[in-house]
Amino acid sequence: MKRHVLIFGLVGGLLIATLQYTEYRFVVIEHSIELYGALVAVLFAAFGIWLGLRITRRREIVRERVVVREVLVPAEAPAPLATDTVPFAPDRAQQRSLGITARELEILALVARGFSNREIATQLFVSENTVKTHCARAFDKLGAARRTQAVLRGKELGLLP
Amino acid sequence: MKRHVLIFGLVGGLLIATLQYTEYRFVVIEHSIELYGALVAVLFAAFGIWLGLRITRRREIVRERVVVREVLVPAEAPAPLATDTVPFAPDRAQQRSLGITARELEILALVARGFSNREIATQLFVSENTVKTHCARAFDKLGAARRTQAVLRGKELGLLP
DNA sequence: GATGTCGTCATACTTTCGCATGATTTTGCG
DNA sequence: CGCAAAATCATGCGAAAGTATGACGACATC
Repeated sequence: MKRHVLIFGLVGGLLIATLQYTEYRFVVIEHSIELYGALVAVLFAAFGIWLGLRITRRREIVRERVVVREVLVPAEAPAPLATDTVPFAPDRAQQRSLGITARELEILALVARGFSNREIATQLFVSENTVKTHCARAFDKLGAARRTQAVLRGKELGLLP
Repeated sequence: MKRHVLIFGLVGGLLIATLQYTEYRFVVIEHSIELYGALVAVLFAAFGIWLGLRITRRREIVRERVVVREVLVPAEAPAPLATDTVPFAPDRAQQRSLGITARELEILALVARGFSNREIATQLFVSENTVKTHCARAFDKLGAARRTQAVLRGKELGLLP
């Protein structure tokens, strides 16, 4: 896809150069500048459309995907839900390396569970501003700009279940 | 879609007319004809690309046949990482039962990936308002009041990875 | 006792979200 | 073709969320 852009640039440059070179020969002599502009416009518009088609071409295929949903039927002992039952332990090492405090993580967990700042504040008996502060610090440490992003990062890093 | 072509033509004509009108004023006076050509070229290329992307927006119709295959599991090898390797297929049944459209789910997935409405709008070549509308409908169908909640519900219901 | 971290809170402001509502367009389908 | 479902977009508004900055007390530690 990057190649297309490159080609685009190259051909564009070539075209301009060519036109620039030849304009004094026969283009401008016979016709006016508007024809020249229109020519360039049409060519580039067509090229742009072609480019747009090209880089998004393969997507409108009507695919028929066969999804094999394998239903696990336990033979005798279930026991694979152990990991689900476990209370989940956040990656403390990761947490420490990012400098995320316990409180921040606590609030982050509540954010991840879909609570609003106000709801979190009520649950923890603190002011909404405090929640915002913790959030802001946590977001900063996680390199997130939004709570959804922060939650995503938190899960990726093993900080959240 | 026909309107786009019309707009294209109109704006193109206008642009050319404008340039044609103003060229003798300040464009050509200061700069040469190649700058004029380059300007037209860039503008039209951008417009063309936009148009190309716009009218060939991914229309991914996925018809999938769900084959439920019961597999006997030896009761100790749970193999839970299979779900991570699989490209992930949202629970279409769940989606249908909730009346969530493909577009809504698509946007929901981007929300889950931490993008803002504006970013999503840019990615999908639609207006921010449209994204908001899709979001609102999806949230409503999911019974969520916030995007974090919606993401949570979506994952619970097998709609999101 | 100075230093540093953490938690708490506030104020002021900007940006983003979400809701309601209505309108137009596009599209899939019988 | 015509209809219904989707998708698109707009506007206006209030509520959240997020940013920046400063402050203050508790507590641990050196």
